[in-house]
Formats: sequence, C-alpha cells, structure tokens
Amino acid sequence: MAGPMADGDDGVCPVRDVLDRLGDAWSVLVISHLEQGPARFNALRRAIAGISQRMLAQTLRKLERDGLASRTVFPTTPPQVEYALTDLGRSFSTHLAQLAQWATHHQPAIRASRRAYDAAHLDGEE
Amino acid sequence: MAGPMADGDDGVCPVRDVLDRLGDAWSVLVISHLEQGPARFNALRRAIAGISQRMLAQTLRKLERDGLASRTVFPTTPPQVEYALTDLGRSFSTHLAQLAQWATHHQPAIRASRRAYDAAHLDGEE
DNA sequence: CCGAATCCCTAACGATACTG
DNA sequence: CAGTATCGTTAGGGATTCGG
Repeated sequence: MAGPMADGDDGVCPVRDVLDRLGDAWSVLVISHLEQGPARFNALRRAIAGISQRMLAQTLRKLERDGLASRTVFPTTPPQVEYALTDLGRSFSTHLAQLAQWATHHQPAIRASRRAYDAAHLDGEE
Repeated sequence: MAGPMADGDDGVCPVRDVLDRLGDAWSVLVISHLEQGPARFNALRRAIAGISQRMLAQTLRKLERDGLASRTVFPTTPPQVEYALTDLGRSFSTHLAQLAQWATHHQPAIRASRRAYDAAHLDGEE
C-alpha cells in the first residue's frame, strides 16, 4: 500500500483521489492536451511525446472513470474514438492552470532553495 | 524513465515539481500538520499515523530542500529539532486547501461517475 | 484504429538495525 | 531524540504481442 488511507483506488479520502491525478504526470499532460479540444487516441499518442500506448489507455480510462473525460465511439470503419474533457474535467483543469501559475511564479525561490540546500549538504559526499 | 520531463529530481518542468509534492501523500500530510504550528520530529511521527521514520525524514528533507519547510536545531541535550512551514510553504498550503475544497465539493460527482463506469464494465469479469 | 494481456525491470516503500 | 544505512518486497511503467 502506498499511503495511510489507500483502499484500492476508491476514495476513502476524496482529497487524495484528486491529488493523485495531479501527481500523475500522464494524467496532467492528457488533460492539458484535451483542453485544446477533443482528440482521438492516436492523435493524443502523437501529441504527447514519450507516452506509451499502455499508459495512454490506462490514463484515459482513469479520467473517464472519474468523469473528467468523455469517450465517444463513432461506429465507422475503422472505428473512431474521440476523447474530450467533461465540465468536471474543465473545472479541474482550471485549478491545474492556477497551480501551474503558482509553480512558475515561485520557481526561482524553489530552485534557489535547492541550490542552497545542496551546497550546505556536501559534508560526507564525493 | 518515469515521465517525459524527468531529470533527476530537479525541475526541468517547474510545474511538475509542485505537482509531485501534491501527489505525494506524506508531503501533504506533513504540510497539513505543520500548518497547525511548528513541531518536532517525533511529534510529527506520532501525529501522522502510519508514517515510518524513514518516510518522515525523507519527506522533511524534500520539503526543506524546496524551501517549503524550515529546520531549526536547538543545541540542547537531548537535541531538539523543530520543523515549521516557511512563507512559501504557507502559500503552498493555501492552494492545497483550495484543492481540498474542490475535491470535497465534487466528490459526489466523482463517486457517481465511478459507480456508473464500474457498472458498465462488468462484461467479462466475475 | 483502439485497446488488452504478458513479460521484465526498476524505483519506491516498510521494517529493522545502527550512529551522533 | 533525531536521524542514516541496509535489506527484502512490491507496485508501476516500458516494450512487445495479440484481439476486436
């Protein structure tokens, strides 16, 4: 088990569910791309450099299950599957944008703190 | 490699650094507890049920390195070490609280979506 | 084209024991 | 009291292959 309140994947703690999506890099990237409009599976695959089909499928399923993204199948040949953000997903991405702004704004402070910390901890190393 | 922009732990992507702290359950819990005031190592250990000393030490080091928490050593016997949130840490916890509120507010929708999804996907199982 | 199933390997975590 | 070091286990993710 990964944490103190983990229980399968369902939320014993509702906050953790949301935070886990933020902590998942692929989920964030998929949401970011869907923010620009609906997209098909392989379009997302090409757009998100480095993602494996396994992770993309898995991520999309999680987003769909949580109601953040929708999955629409067009019964054509070959089959087309289109993914899009739901209203909930767009609400979520709003907060994601706020966090991105905060992160960008405070990045200098964080990087400075890391340099200071790393510099102060060269006692026993190398 | 864990993601498309992973490069050790230092931020190639500043957003990911912040998101990773949110995704880390222990970091969130430690910050939540420090929000109520400074605390010593073993006090945090007792307060956060289920955390191991290894994870607590590791989490505190990451928070300190990123400038979210401060570490103050009192040269007494036995030694006292007090941890507290910095201004940056308090700013961070503000956003954490907002996310918690969002999560709580939308929890019913998420849980409903999950039930619907799970119900629709009993095709081949059990 | 969309996705699931398998294999394998790494990194994360808990438990334990030890140091200042 | 406040940590670090080592060990064993396990879950997550990439590569590949097969099905609808």
